[in-house]
Amino acid sequence: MRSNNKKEQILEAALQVVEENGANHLTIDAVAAYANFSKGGVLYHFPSKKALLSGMLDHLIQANEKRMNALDNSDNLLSAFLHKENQMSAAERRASLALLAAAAEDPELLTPAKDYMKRVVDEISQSSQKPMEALTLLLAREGIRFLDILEINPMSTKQTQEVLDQLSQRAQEV
Amino acid sequence: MRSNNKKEQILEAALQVVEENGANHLTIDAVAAYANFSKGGVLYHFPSKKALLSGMLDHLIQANEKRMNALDNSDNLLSAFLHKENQMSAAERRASLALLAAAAEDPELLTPAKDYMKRVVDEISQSSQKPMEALTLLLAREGIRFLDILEINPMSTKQTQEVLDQLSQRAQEV
DNA sequence: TTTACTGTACCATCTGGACGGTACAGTAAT
DNA sequence: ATTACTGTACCGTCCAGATGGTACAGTAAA
Repeated sequence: MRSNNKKEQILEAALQVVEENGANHLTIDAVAAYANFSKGGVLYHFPSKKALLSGMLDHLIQANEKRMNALDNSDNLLSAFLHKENQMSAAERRASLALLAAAAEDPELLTPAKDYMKRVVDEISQSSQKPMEALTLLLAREGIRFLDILEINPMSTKQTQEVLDQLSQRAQEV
Repeated sequence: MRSNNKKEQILEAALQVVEENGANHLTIDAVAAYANFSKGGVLYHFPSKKALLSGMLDHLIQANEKRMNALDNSDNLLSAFLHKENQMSAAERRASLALLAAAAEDPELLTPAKDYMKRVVDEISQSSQKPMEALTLLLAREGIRFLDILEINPMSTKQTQEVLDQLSQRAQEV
């Protein structure tokens, strides 16, 4: 579908705006400019700013859900999950900015994200013999994600990688 | 000093606005209304919106720094840190919303927060015999903090408390 | 001890720009 | 003929920041 492609272009542009200017400066005008659309064009696909933010969030959640469903079965779930996370591209990582943008506009928009988080937490803790340890590792991974989203991760790329590797390693034993 | 007190009233009101309306709706007018000030009164203390956000962030960092300096020396650092975190009041916890508000307005405002995070990470990993494990526990604690800030923590209060307890317990062995 | 002045702490009002959203006429591909 | 836009024009509202005050406490020279 052509339309789907165009929607993704718009969503991608929206993420760029948030990344470069901060969530407050996510405006329909700015998204249109970044996506090389007219304002009317953006509003054709997303009839309001909230619809756009919901779209960003949906897109993020669906990508994550798809990734979860494609996990390697031979590993334990947490281990496979962390491994897949480590392979994510920069573009996929950036998609998490949707959380920031939605939180800034209206915290209620995050309800689907909370539901998704619940599924992940439940699945991972239920799939483990040591649920608490599994949860700890998952939460550490989320901690890094949020530090990256806010651009306040004080660790070097190398140090971050070491921690990520450590998490993966420990995950094999839970 | 009277003035200091008034400034804190304004900062407290600003946090309330962010909590109730989202970071995008943090306006000087809204802060003035919540603090029972006129707009001019708020601008007298914080001459611009960015100054207000910096003030919020400074306040958060100073409170954290103060807490760090007051840690119990008999424990190991991480253990004492986590213990103190668990004792925080709701108001102290809410102060973390400054991170969200600053990130939404201008990510560069977060530089001092990143510096502070670096000090914490360095101190805690250097004080431990198992730095990687200590870092993991610290990051898990931060993960919970951010889930709470965004109001997407899917765990029940009880479950969260269990994880927090688990972190404290493990911290004693690093 | 009155008078003149200074600095602090505000308040009310205004302006200019940004932004969300609407409306609609036109275009070009399918 | 329908779908998917573009472009322009416009409206109402919100908002940061500037401006020009007021109130008042302190201070210190006359």
